[in-house]
Amino acid sequence: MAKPPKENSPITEHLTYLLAQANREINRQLETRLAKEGVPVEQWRILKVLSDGNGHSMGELADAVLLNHPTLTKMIDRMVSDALVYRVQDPKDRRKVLMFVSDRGKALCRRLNSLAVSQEEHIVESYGDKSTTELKRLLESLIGSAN
Amino acid sequence: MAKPPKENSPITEHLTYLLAQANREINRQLETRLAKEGVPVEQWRILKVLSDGNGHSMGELADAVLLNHPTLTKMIDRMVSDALVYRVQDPKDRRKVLMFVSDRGKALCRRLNSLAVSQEEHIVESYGDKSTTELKRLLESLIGSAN
DNA sequence: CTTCAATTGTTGAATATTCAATATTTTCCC
DNA sequence: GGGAAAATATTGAATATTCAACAATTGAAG
Repeated sequence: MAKPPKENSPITEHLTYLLAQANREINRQLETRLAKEGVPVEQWRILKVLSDGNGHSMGELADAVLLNHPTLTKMIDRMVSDALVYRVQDPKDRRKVLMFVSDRGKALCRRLNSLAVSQEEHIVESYGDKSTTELKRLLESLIGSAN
Repeated sequence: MAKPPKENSPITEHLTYLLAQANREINRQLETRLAKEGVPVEQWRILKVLSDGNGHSMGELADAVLLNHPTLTKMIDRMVSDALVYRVQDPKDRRKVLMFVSDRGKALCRRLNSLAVSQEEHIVESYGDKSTTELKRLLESLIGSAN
């Protein structure tokens, strides 16, 4: 049983392809659900990370929500306009900006969390409890080993 | 052991997030390797799908390589300019366009395959043979259950 | 047969992302 | 302390992606 694909194997046997496909599929599902609130997936991630109440710098946040710095800056601009989050200059290090959620953002985040959890319940239902847990474990481990 | 995350769980416990993170990571690695040939990951996918020698319509291809139709059209335009692929009108159904790889495209595809396989070998090395196989199996199953 | 709906692919405008350059502040080192 | 290098965030131009509209062809219904 050969583990890595051969050079002429179909693309569907490559890990990178399977990850892309699964990610695309699941992300689409979530996107569809969050559309009810008119919010892209990335904004849910941002709100969720910020809802620990602590201020997060743009760099931290970019890493956490899987966005490049300039992309994040522009998305935050929109969210500030929508009064979902706000910027505060970090007093300890004035190069940094600390991001916080507003009350409006918190309320929205709660509604989004509910939609996201319901999606995941739906996945667990059709995909199975055991598989989901195991898949998560393997993904975490892959992410850990990829550094 | 609760399977779906609670509404206040950290985002890192969501399947959708783990998939996005893993995909981003692995895709970056591959991107870096393919940069040696100056080719984006999507073009490798296209070349690989087309290298079965059969003509593929744009719709088929878009599904197979995980791209939207207009995005694919424009990427194919570039690849045609680079003489990697070419279009043929489908004689059976003149709405369709059949895509084929050129010899130049085939040669490039071979070099890209080698880079991709070497990446996957590297993953198997650090992540483990068993884990890789199992992860692939679970991803396939997830994709299958998501329809 | 003919008309109307559905399928397929492309285009152009609007939007979003990325890359390189910039400004600001901090850190380091002499 | 003073000046060079590093870290942080933003900006603007270049690039890429997406959405909606379109053109062409086929299928289907009457």
